[in-house]
Formats: sequence, C-alpha cells, structure tokens
Amino acid sequence: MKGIRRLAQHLDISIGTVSRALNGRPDVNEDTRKRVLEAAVELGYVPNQSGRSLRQGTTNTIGLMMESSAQTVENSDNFFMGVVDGAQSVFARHQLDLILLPCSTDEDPNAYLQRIVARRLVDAMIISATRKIDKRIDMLEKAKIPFIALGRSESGHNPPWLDLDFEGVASRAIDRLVGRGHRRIAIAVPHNEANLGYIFLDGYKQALARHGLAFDPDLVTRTSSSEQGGYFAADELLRSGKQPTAILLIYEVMAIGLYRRLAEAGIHAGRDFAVIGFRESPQSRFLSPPLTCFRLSLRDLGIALAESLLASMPSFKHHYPQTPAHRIWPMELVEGESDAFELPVKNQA
Amino acid sequence: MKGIRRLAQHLDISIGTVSRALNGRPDVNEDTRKRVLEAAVELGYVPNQSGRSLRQGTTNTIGLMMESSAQTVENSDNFFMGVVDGAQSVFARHQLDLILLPCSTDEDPNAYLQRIVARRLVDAMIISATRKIDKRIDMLEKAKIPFIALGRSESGHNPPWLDLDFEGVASRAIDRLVGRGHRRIAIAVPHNEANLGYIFLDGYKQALARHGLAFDPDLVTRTSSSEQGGYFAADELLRSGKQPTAILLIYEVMAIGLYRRLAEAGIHAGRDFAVIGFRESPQSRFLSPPLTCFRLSLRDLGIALAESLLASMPSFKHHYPQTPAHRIWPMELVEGESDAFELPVKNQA
DNA sequence: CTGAAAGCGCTTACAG
DNA sequence: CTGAAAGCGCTTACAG
Repeated sequence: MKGIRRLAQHLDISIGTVSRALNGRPDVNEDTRKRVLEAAVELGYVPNQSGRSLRQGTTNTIGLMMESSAQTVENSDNFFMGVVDGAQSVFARHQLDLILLPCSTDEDPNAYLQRIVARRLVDAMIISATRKIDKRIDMLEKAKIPFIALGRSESGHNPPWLDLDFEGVASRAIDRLVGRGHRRIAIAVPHNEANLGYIFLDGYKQALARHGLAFDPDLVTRTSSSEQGGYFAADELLRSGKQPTAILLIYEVMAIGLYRRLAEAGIHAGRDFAVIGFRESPQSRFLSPPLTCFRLSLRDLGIALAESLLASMPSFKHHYPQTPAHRIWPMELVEGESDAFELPVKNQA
Repeated sequence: MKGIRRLAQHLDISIGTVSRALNGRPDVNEDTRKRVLEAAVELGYVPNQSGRSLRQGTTNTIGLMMESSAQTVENSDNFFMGVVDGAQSVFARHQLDLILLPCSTDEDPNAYLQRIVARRLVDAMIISATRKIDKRIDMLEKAKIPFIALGRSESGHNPPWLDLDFEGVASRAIDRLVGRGHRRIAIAVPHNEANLGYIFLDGYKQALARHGLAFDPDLVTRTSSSEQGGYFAADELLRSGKQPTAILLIYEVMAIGLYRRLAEAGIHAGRDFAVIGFRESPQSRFLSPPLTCFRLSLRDLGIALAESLLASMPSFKHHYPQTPAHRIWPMELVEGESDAFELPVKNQA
C-alpha cells in the first residue's frame, strides 16, 4: 500500500476525503482536514504528479525553453537565473512550478519543443532567443498551448511577448555619442538570426537618421555574442579603414574582447574611442574603463514575464485582468567611463 | 477521441498493438509497425507523458537542481550549459530527458528537493553546489532515488559523485608561484558553505606545507564568487598589511574586480603581483593580463556525470559496467600572463 | 501476432 | 461532510 491509499488507510478514511482535504476543498470537516494534513507531513506524503496530471489534465508546470547553442551559451550567463527567480515568485502564488528545458545542441529546437509540447510535459511555455522568423511560434499557436515569448518575432499572430527596449537603448546611445561629437559610430550585432539584432539595428538606423547621419553598412559588424566576438568586431573595424570613433555593443561581454583588441592597436577605450554596451552586468563597472550601459531588473522582468503569461492562460487570466500581453521593457542608462570624453573637432569628419 | 485511442481508431487496430509498435516491442508485425509509425507522424501523435509515467512508474526524466541563490547566480554563467549539453548527449541514448530544476531564492533548497522527489517528477537527480554538510544527500539516500552529486560532501554514505580536481589545481598553482619566488601567497575562497572552498583551501595548505611554508590565516579571504568579491579580496589584502605577492582565486570572475582594485592601488597584476585563477573561461585570455588558469571540457564533464549517474541506476547500470561512481576531474594548466614574472629577491621576505 | 482487460495514483462528480 | 466509483492515457501481462 502506498501513496494516497496508504495515507487513507492510516487515517481510516476514504482516499476521496484525503484528496479533498489536501486540495483545500471547502466541503471537508475542519477536524478531518487537520488530521489529514498532519498525517501527510508525518508520513511525508506528497501526491504523485503523474497521477494528478493524468486526472486533472494539467501538470501545474511551466516550461522555459533554453537553447544551449549559439544565443544562450554565449550570452546567457546570469541573465536567465535572474529572470527565472522573478518568474518563480509569481508562479509560486499559484502552486505552479517552473522547469527549464534545455534543448541540446544535437537537437533541432523546433522538433524539441514539439516533442515537449506533445508529451504534455507542461501547461505553458516560455520561449526565448526568438528569431525574426521563428517556427516555434507557429507551432505553439497550432498546438494551442499558452505561451509567451521573451523577445519579439515576426512569426505568428502577435502572441504574448515581452522584450527589452532595444530601440530606446540604441536611440539614447546614439544621442549621447552624437552629442559628444561622434559621427562615425559602429554597431556590433549578433551574426545569427536572433530578432533582437534586427531590432537593435533598426533603432540605430533611425537614431542616425534623426541626427541627419547617413547609415554606412560597413560600420555594422556581425559577430558572436562573446568576448571573442568583441575582439573580432574591433579587429574588423580597425581593418575596414572606416575609422569609427565609437561603437555600440549588443552584448556587454563583447566589451572585454573589444577593449583588448583596441589596446593591442594602441587605442584606449574611453579616451580615444567610445564604447557603449547594452545591458549592465556585474562586471561592467569593474572593467577599465567602466562600461556605459543600460540597467534593468532581471527579477522584475521575470515577474512581468510570468504575469503576462498567466494573463493569457484561461485558468489564471482572472487574476491578471490588467496585465498587458505585450510589453517593451525600459532600461536605464548607467554612466560609465567608456564614452566619457568629447571627440576633438578634427576627428568629427 | 484523442491520444492513442484516436490513432488506434484511425488505423482500425487496438491501442495495445499501437503501443507495442511505438515502443519497439519485437512481437509486432513489421508491416503493422510501419503503418503505426507512419500514422503517428501523420497525426502528430506523441504519447502523453503522464499516462506513460503513471503506468510505467518511471518518468524517463532526469532532474538537475540549480540554486539561483549564492553559488550559482554568482558563478554559474556558462558552466551549467556546457555540462548540461554533455549530459544530454548521454541521456539521449536512453531516451531520457534532462530538465533543470531551479530552486527559487524564496524556497529552502532541502524542502524544494524533497518536494520534487516526493512528487516523482524525475527518475534520478543531479545535485550541484554541494555543501560540506548537505542535507540533500541524506534526504536523497533516504528516498532511495538514484542521484549523483557534482561536488563532494561529507554527508551521506559516499554516494556517487564527480568533482573537479581542486587539490591538483591548488597544488600546481602553489608550485608555480613558489618556483617564481613567491612566499606570501593569498587565497580567495567562497564565503558560503560550499564544500569546494574547504577542499581548495586544504589543497592550498598541503601545498604550502610541502614547500615548508607556514599557513597564515590572514592570507585567506572569504568572499563572494563574483567580480565584486574579487574587488573586496584585493581590498582586504591591501589593508591587511600582510603584503602578499600573489593570490589564488577559486573563481576566475573574481579576477576582473581584483585587477581593478589592484590598479587603483597602482599595482599591476602580472608585473607586481601574481594572480592565478581557477577555471578557464571565455574571458580569461582577453583580460589584461590574460589570466593563468586551468582548463576542462565542460561537455566531457557532463558526459562523465551522466554516465556515472546511469551506472548507479538499476535499469541502466548494465550499460555502464566499468564506469566509476567517484571521479576527480583533472584540469589542465593554461598559461596566461597574470603570473608570468619572477619575484625580485628582495620581496621574498 | 493481436485484442481485451487490468491498473498505475490520483481527483471529482455523484449519491447519500 | 463522506464514501464509492469512474476515468484521465497509457503499457503490459494474459489469452487466443
């Protein structure tokens, strides 16, 4: 005898009553409930999830898909853990568990997600690292499983999403650099299909246009989102002959490699060359020079993400009536020293 | 009509035969199997996991617990993703899925794990960030669920574990530094109960003793495993008056903050002060100076971890008869420039 | 080689 | 307020 049967036998009542007591149903004698709850703790009884899921048709689990390939390995660092922690604080209110589903580099991300969804492992999904065209979105819509995308995409029929304010960051960064005399401003974007690269680039172009500056494709470096990528970006720009005086980085980790390559060329970031990173990270301020970048609360982002997802789920939406399905997450400028100088007029071309 | 019933109806055969065909049982007509397999693809049928789990008593899922608190947030960066990818490649051979179970900062890690295990969410667990005394191990042993620890612990009855060669790293680092004339060598270890701190420190002490050097507790800095922690470590050592000439870091990220604090004091890492980091990371070689540290293949580590776990599981052990239950993972020196100088004799105290 | 039936551990109408 | 029973979607002895 095991599981709920054992507990029921121990208490000499029916398994139905045990279940109702444990699940907080109102139609249970308070005394009975108390006995059940105590016995459950005593015997260490916790309902078998497979049994519950099968019967209820829900798993009480939310999945967050991670790709250990390109995007994430290079960039994830602590991004996800912060977001996850915020999201969990929301899910916990509803007894939902968040699990992370890592898609192996050996497996096709679409097939992986399809399999997870078809097996009914989770009630809803969070996907990230969205691509401009992202089949996962079409697939999830077709499967009619609730989901939210961390990142915009052109696929699907505008499903719930939350995304960082790439446009705002690009815009403010350009304003800042132009204000300090820069005219030849480079930009480093991911070399993969991540949609954020397109959005960031668009924001950059628009900001340039606002200042009457021409867009020069040669000032766009496509590279990996890593230290290595930053090194290559600097290398490419040094060789291009375009002589930019500043650069905007989509990933702050790039700054480390970029600084290094610049130093090798005798260029001092923050004095001869301006650098603005994207997201503030624990290391930004310890770099030399400290990196100018943009701050956001990962925990708050995770909270918003979870709330917007729940707002789209039939069984939870009544708890989140005002929660928007789409949100651009604002980011706050953190002044470093990597762009803290005025460009001499002679260099303003 | 849905699930396996729908597929069976579509093919006009019984659900039992469908199930057998899908599960590769030998007692199925090959023609029938072919029809079933094709129809499954056509209708997009994938067995409901709750149904399978309930019936089979196994979930075909392995869990990896992550703590988004202390240890991991500060240090995880890409460590886990590499390990996970390696582990998945092993689990995939056996149709096992690996899921990541993040324990929220709001929840007690022991209670969290207990809950996961009791709900029978997974067939086996991988735990990490082991503490010297780690109740999770006692709990898992009591629950009789297979598990492996990434990191040693003093708890339990020597369960399967895999751990990095902290002793070897400490030993070789000290040899190297002593060989270059250093006598006052500091060490930075985690300020929490992570067992690796104790092991690393022991290795350090033994290596000192081998060289006839006295252990000085004032040269031990306990700090957080972050850039910030490195900054504090340097700060503390500068104030201590002990004037170490070198330091051994348990986490390579500390180097960034440490370099910075040293620079603020006019000390040039790699010229006036030697630094040796622990694990090589993508950034090690882009730092100035490039950090001397130790390399390991995260993927291979993940593979070994998964194999040792499977070797401890009754249903899989026959596939891994030779796999050891306990392994110290070797690491290979990567020479940087952070310790590439001989200490002038006058400083050798 | 196939089908009919039992049963994994739960939750939930339903009857009393 | 409680119990007995049905049934969620599968897999697997068992019978034929």
